Amino acid sequence: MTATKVSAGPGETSADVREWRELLARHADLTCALDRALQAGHSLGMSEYEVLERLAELPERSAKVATIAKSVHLSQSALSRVIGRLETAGLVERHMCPEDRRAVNVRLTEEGLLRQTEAKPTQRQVLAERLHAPLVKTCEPLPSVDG
Amino acid sequence: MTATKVSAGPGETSADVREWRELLARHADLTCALDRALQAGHSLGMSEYEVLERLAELPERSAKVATIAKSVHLSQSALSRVIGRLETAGLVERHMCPEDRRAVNVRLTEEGLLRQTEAKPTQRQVLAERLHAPLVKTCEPLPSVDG
DNA sequence: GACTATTCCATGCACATGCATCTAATGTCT
DNA sequence: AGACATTAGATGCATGTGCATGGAATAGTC
Repeated sequence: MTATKVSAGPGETSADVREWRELLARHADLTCALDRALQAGHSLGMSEYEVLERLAELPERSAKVATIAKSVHLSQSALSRVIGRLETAGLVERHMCPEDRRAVNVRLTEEGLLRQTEAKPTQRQVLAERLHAPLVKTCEPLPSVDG
Repeated sequence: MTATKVSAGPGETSADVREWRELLARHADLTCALDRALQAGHSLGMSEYEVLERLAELPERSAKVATIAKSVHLSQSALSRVIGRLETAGLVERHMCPEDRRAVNVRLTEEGLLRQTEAKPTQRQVLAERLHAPLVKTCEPLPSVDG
């Protein structure tokens, strides 16, 4: 029944909380760095890159929106808009799905594949540099020095 | 020079990328669950709770905005607004700092402390349940089945 | 003391996201 | 076939966030 020690002593921080804060810090650091690097170097947001990458991994370079949604951490509406932006930028194309005319197939264009290929090393570099680097922001409690 | 193997073979996903996707998935899951639980049970967003918690950890229950900023992953402007919301809700008070009149001291009110104390078990519970639970969203590549 | 640079916080603005909702297409009954 | 439920995806709206900026107080320089 997953019996877990829930409370730590007063003043202490539980192991869960420490781990959670570390996760938050790592995520913030990487998200920020990745977004900046991708934006500066390739005019892509993190979400945009994420979608391009998933499509690029497929041999056919196309998938239904609902399928992409399963691997990306975005709401359905947000994903719809990301695809909209990518389409406007000419990186993907939307095509009606013949066998289910409600569904939409999203296909990577040549330019989209190119962009993703260009951006990939940038992403890998940031990951290699920061994924295991020591965290800057302290996960420890605040110092008691302010009034 | 941190010489790192940057590329994996074609079709493979590098260890860094796998780890990064897992981090993303874990973060999304926890963020979503925590936000819902805190909102539903205590009318608090995650950022709001985070600030309350940091203040509650201090014996004096007050700190300068700049100090809080060091431990919370928000831009300075976002933090300012979070504090604004908390103040409106009566959970913290803003006071001018006597020795540096640019700075603002944020102090937890009694009600603020109460709310944090009430919300804490909720947060711990979610962490205990999901921090190490198996991930639902697959981090694996998309299936090649769509047209 | 006057002047500039810096720091602290708040705010206007743009934008990405989630929720609720809408339309269209499909599936499921009888 | 007709009626209802379900699913796919787009969009209006509210909100939270970051960037750039502004105003005030402090620190540093001459």
